[in-house]
Amino acid sequence: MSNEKVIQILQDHGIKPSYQRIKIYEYLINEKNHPTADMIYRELAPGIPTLSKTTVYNTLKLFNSVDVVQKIMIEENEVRFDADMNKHGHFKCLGCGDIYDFPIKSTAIDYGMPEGFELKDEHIYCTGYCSECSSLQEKTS
Amino acid sequence: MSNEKVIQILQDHGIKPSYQRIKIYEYLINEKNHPTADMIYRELAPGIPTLSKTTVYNTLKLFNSVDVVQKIMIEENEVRFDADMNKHGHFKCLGCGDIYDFPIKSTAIDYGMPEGFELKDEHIYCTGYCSECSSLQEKTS
DNA sequence: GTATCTGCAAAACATTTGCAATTCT
DNA sequence: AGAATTGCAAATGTTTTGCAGATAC
Repeated sequence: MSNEKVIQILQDHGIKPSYQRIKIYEYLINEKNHPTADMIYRELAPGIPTLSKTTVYNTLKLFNSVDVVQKIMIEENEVRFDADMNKHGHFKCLGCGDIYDFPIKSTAIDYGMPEGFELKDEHIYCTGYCSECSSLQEKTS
Repeated sequence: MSNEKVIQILQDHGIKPSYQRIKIYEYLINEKNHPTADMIYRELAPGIPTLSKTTVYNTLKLFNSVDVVQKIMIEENEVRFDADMNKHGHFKCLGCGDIYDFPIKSTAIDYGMPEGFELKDEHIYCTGYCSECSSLQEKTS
């Protein structure tokens, strides 16, 4: 995604596009690797020598508060971030640790939510083994 | 649930039914309130003066490792526990903070998982407002 | 009597906070 | 200059670890 488009998206959500914010959003939208705050920091810090982890945390919190990124809480003690706000599920491979997106057929879910409940947010999380790690497992067992 | 049945369940999963383990499992299965480790500790400590938080953590980890309890990671920085291992979703009310179970119609979900992926675990988490908190909101707005 | 379980204290780790320095307009 | 943003250092809160004492069979 181009620099201009990133700036546009941030401004559309009322966020001033500072250098750090642009870089962090660019990273999320281009890499699509569902990083933790720490992973973002480690990736960007070499290119932005003054970058601090606090800024990464501040920025992610800001992004999340205006719904330009979502939090993925698929494993305890690590929050991951995703700039793809379209409806999809997340699968974490217990082998390689990667997180994969998967489609959710929109009509296919019926929550059976009780009367009067107001739904705000929904997440579908799965764990298991991706096709690569799955075949590795077979060989060793 | 009776003390005998609790002991039976723990033994069926290869867990020695110590006094602390029985109390913790009893609490989870009878209260069904999806507590954090800290909530369990605070509830049980008065009745078990020597109980330590370490034991609560150890016990929950043991229970989870043999699938007698599941972890609920619906909000960052708090893991909750549920002794109900039947398939169901979890809804956290952003007003009162309570977690509600809801049914998942079993045929209603189609993950569209890629070829060769091995599914181990799946969770559906929702947030929003329960009927009580939802009507309170309307009044104040 | 030996293996297991428990619990204290300290450590580890991710995230937040207070505040001063920097940047932007 | 004035307001917002950044970043350092310290604090916070939860979970883990090391190890010694207690317990169970």
